[in-house]
Amino acid sequence: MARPRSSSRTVEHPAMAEVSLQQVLDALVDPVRRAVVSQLARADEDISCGTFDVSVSRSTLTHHFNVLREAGVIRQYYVGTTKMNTLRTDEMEGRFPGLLSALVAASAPETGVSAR
Amino acid sequence: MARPRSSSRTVEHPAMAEVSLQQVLDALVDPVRRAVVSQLARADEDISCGTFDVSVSRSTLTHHFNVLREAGVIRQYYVGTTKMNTLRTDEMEGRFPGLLSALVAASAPETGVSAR
DNA sequence: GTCGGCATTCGACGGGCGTCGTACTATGAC
DNA sequence: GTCATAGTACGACGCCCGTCGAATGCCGAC
Repeated sequence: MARPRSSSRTVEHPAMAEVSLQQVLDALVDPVRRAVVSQLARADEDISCGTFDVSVSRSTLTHHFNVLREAGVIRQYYVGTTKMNTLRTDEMEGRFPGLLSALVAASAPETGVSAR
Repeated sequence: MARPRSSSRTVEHPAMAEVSLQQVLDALVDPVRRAVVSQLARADEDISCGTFDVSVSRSTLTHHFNVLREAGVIRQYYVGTTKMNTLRTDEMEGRFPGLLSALVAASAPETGVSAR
């Protein structure tokens, strides 16, 4: 029991073997998307789409999430009307070892984690 | 002695501290430029501009080299009329640890190194 | 049922970048 | 000197992608 109510809409995710390096780089070259990834990497819990700190419109944000998901970078699932997001850290590590972690590490200083 | 004759034209290179992650990613997201980097990573010696195995025109190739150099990824120097290229591997490792190596490793399968 | 909030879809717009050909410069061989 | 070769500079073209607003769909609360 304790079924996670609202198994409503499901989201399609690519198998890791399917995603190409080009896709991942195309996804991570955009600063907005990299900001999303950074915030996910630093978060303790999954984050809903609407609570990200980015300066684009809702529709643009949806677009970015699609790109990230289709590149295998994030996993998404619905909880009620809100959509939650997680990094597919381990899977990415298996597919492209060291890539995502290096990128997150390199992004960290940019997002103001450095001196505080 | 044994001065490498023709210290003629010199090339400007950015200091590593100057290059941004965005620059590096912009540089490495292009498949042609990544092919250049891969070939450099696999080469035992420095390679002249004209001997790369890419399918773009000479002028386009020049453009790609400029982008890579300005992103701090490669170092260039003239030898006579030919221009040689090297990866700034160690410096990049210092600036963005693990990034370039992860990328080269991920690119390797694409460039046909896998089964031979 | 109605309402409100969260996210998506669609079409349109604009800018940036990869591409090319041509003209040009610079070096080395002769 | 002439010539050939290596690479550069410049301008033009086309396409892809990030951006937005408005309209729509979906779900939960009431």
